[in-house]
Amino acid sequence: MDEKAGVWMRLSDTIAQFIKEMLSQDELEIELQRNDLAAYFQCAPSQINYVLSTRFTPDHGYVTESRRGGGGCIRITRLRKTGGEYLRYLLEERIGESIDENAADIVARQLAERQVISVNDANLIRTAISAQTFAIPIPSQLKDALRARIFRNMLLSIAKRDPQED
Amino acid sequence: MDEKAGVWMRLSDTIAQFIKEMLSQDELEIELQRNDLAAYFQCAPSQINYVLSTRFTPDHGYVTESRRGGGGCIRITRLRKTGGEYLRYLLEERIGESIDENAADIVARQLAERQVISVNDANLIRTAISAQTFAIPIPSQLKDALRARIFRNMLLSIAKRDPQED
DNA sequence: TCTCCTGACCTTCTTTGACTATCAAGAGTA
DNA sequence: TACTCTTGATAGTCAAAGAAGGTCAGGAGA
Repeated sequence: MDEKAGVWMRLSDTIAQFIKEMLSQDELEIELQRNDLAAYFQCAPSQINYVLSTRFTPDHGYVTESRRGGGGCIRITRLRKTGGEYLRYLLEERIGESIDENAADIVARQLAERQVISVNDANLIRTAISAQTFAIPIPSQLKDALRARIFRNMLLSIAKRDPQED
Repeated sequence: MDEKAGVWMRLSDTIAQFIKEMLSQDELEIELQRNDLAAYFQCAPSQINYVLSTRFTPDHGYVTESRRGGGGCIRITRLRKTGGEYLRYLLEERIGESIDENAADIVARQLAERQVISVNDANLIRTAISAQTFAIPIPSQLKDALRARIFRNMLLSIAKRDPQED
């Protein structure tokens, strides 16, 4: 059953493959229920979180969101392939966990110049992470960390868009 | 996460949708009886209150009034404000110097729903001010203040960009 | 060692029911 | 007639239970 190239796959790999198959048929995103999936594979619900956090991160080209409470669910979105490598480089190398105002502004401009994102989107990012926005008394270390998070998540949000809706 | 009709909605979402459909047919306001609605959906009457208080607040673009006693009823009114008016209200009053994550997210969605800004722009704002972005150890007071600054500046940036309804 | 997997405990959102507050209309009374 | 009083029909509030998903430490394997 769970075989690949003659080797037994791990449960996590089986679940990951299952999810990827659901996402592979033209679907950009799917919604599923953690408990259902866990029941289907007869594993602990937290195993699903493990799979998601190790195999469906932005670095892998996916973004996940979720809702708790009755009727809650998990949504997994596949990022557009276009610029996938570059996006990964940006997130991991350029932005990382912390970036100062100057560097961030330069990167945002470059993104627009290279037409990776639109000028409007770049300007929105620049606004969100601008010195003016951060003109509030908190340690600059925290500012840089927060700036990186904002930048990172906004880029992911853009990458997540359905190309048809551009 | 965005609601998505289709899959499987919670009772509260179904009721909310039902009410919105009643309001969408040119009606600016409707009057209904709590018990009737509860009976129609076979739920506890207080569920109606839950729906109203979580999905029909002024931030959501609605105002509700009610009368108790025999022949009592609940009146739900859809707010009407032009884009410019609404923007001014948001910048000067609603967002102000501080706004929490939940309210900010609702307001950002509302902006798109009223077509004051595009869905993409709304999503970028929502991302920038999301709980995920702010998942960093700083006092929530500071988070709310920073969130307000980001929200305000992004809105201004968008408004400056396309002066469509001024 | 590193990855996988689980279970105990936590947070968030929904649903329900018991109890409370209010109103309108009819009954009773001066 | 005018003024209570009573009663039934509504709606509101709140706390607890229910229904998801999240986190984390630690054991189990490879």
